[in-house]
Amino acid sequence: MVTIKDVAKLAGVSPSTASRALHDNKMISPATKARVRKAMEELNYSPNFSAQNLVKRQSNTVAIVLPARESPQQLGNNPFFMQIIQGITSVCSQEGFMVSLATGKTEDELLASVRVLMKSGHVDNFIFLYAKVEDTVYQAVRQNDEAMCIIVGHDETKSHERTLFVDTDNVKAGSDVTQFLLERGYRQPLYICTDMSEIVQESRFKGFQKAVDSHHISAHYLRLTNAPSDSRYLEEALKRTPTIDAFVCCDDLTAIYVIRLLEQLKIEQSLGFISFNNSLLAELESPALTSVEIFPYDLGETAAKLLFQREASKSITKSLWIPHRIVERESTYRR
Amino acid sequence: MVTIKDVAKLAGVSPSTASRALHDNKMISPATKARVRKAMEELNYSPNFSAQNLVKRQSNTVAIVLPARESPQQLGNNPFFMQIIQGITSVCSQEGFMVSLATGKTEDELLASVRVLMKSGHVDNFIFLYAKVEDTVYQAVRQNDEAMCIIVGHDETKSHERTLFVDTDNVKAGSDVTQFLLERGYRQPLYICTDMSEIVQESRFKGFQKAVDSHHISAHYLRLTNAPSDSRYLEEALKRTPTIDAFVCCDDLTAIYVIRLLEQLKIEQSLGFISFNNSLLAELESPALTSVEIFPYDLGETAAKLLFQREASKSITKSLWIPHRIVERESTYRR
DNA sequence: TTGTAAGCGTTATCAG
DNA sequence: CTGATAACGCTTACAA
Repeated sequence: MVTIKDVAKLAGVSPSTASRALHDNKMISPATKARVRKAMEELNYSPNFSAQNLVKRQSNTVAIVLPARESPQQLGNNPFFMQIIQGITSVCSQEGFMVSLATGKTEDELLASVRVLMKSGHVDNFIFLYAKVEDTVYQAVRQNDEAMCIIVGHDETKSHERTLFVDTDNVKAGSDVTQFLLERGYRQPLYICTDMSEIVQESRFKGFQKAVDSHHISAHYLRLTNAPSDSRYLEEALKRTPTIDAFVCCDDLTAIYVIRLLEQLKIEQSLGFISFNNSLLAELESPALTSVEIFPYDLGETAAKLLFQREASKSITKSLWIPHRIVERESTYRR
Repeated sequence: MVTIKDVAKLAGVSPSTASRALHDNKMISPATKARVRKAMEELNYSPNFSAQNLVKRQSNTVAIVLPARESPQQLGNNPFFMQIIQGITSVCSQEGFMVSLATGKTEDELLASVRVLMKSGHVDNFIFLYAKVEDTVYQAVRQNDEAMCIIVGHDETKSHERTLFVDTDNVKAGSDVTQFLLERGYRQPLYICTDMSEIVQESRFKGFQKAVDSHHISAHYLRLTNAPSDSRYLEEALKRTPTIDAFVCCDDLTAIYVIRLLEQLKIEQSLGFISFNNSLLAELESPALTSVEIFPYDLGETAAKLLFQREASKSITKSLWIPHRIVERESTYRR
């Protein structure tokens, strides 16, 4: 192991000078700096992470908090998480930060995992990959007033000086897709959700309402619970409002589910489908689904950048929206 | 921040004794140990990770190396990775290890990311989530003879004292699914792959061959490249061997692709499908696909355990197989 | 069984 | 601009 002392010796300076060269300190002559830098090259030196962290009393580590495996969020969106993580990792490794992970089967396990990180690791940067009201994990982290939290998602109830949000503008997305359908000639869309208590689904519905309102169309929604009765509810909804000719589904998975239900019900008429997340599922379904790309990689990158940017400029951006884009496919080719 | 000195003071002992109590050192009386432990509780003490790592000259960190985003592996199997990662994280956090991540768009970027970890972080445990021959990243890690490498996958060319493998027994899986088809009454299966240079696909084909051989049936395979010509090749293959009544596809994604091609070709006869990975895709396709569950979470857990177990028992397991299971669905309900 | 003291690699303070 | 020195929190000979 080559230390800063070795570098100093080779360059003929003291360790403190070597350290200054390492950190581009202004109080150092260009000449010696160059000399030290060359020595570092030659010895292939790199500073010891633990030693730095010890003396600076910080961890240079950010923990990514994944939703508990048991939570409903986990289900469809897996690839999604992977991409967010990659976005985060990419900017963190540029900044010389380590990325750590916290997971758990239950919320309790997750909490334990986070506690370990907070204690022994002095991790004081957290990026939550979910937003949940009354989240004990978030509350535990927030006990530490120093900790910086970025939440990928949105939640009005979590206001704190050192908590920021990055998210898709789901209200706008909901409005955009509805607008899109109406422009394509569809007349009466129906919003399909699985759980309105999820902020994402609720926001998308709000957007749906807004768009539909502005066209003086009434806003209907149907909640599907993955129970056998779903089929009947869907049938009834279609009977009740026979003008329904398109669906706005809260995510790709749900859209596919509706398509299967319609197959079961032998409803053959061509209805429009639009959904969210633009996962592989959407592309592969037949008919391929028009879906909203939400750029999870960007979401991750931006979340991580927020962590560092905070130092640079004191801009107090509490919430950042990542733009989305509708990817048009067969399911909205009006026949 | 509460340090070991605070604990020592409260317990009325020296820091070294406190340290001994922390580590269950045998050279300490039960009485004092208890006293120290109580002090730790009271102060809610937890050791400083950086300080420990500094003095012990190790990192207590394992890095998960994801495949480069550009590589073909990334494509279908996303959810899969997430689950492996969760398995790894779960055992690592139990062991007090930190989990770090290395990613990159290209292999070069990934290499850079890994280099950073190796240098400043002294990470000396790596879990690769892919196996690739002539992998510059693996080679870079192997420069360090101390580093422990676990590879989730299989690769004969990477023999090293401190490199171990965890994988599904893909040859057996290939054989099992083929056997399964034949038992269901299918007569002539065709193996579909996308790239035989991928070890996974090749192994599965080997198993396919084995099973088919033992029934005195000839082994055919077809390679699809996601090009427009695929459709023609498939048609020709079916013409050439009109007895083909089932497909063994190298993964769920490929199976779905074949189904779409057949739809295009207007081939309506009911053919059998079996594929691998049992991703959400398999469950949602219509007809739902019979697929091989490979238990990615277990794969991850086992990979991580191998890292620690090595200390405990000196068993020189170079390769570990995680059992798989066929999940039967509509696509193999012989009509 | 316990305490003392040195040192892990780095940085910050202060004196030159 | 540069160098000595003292920390950071912890472990581990070595002494008692």
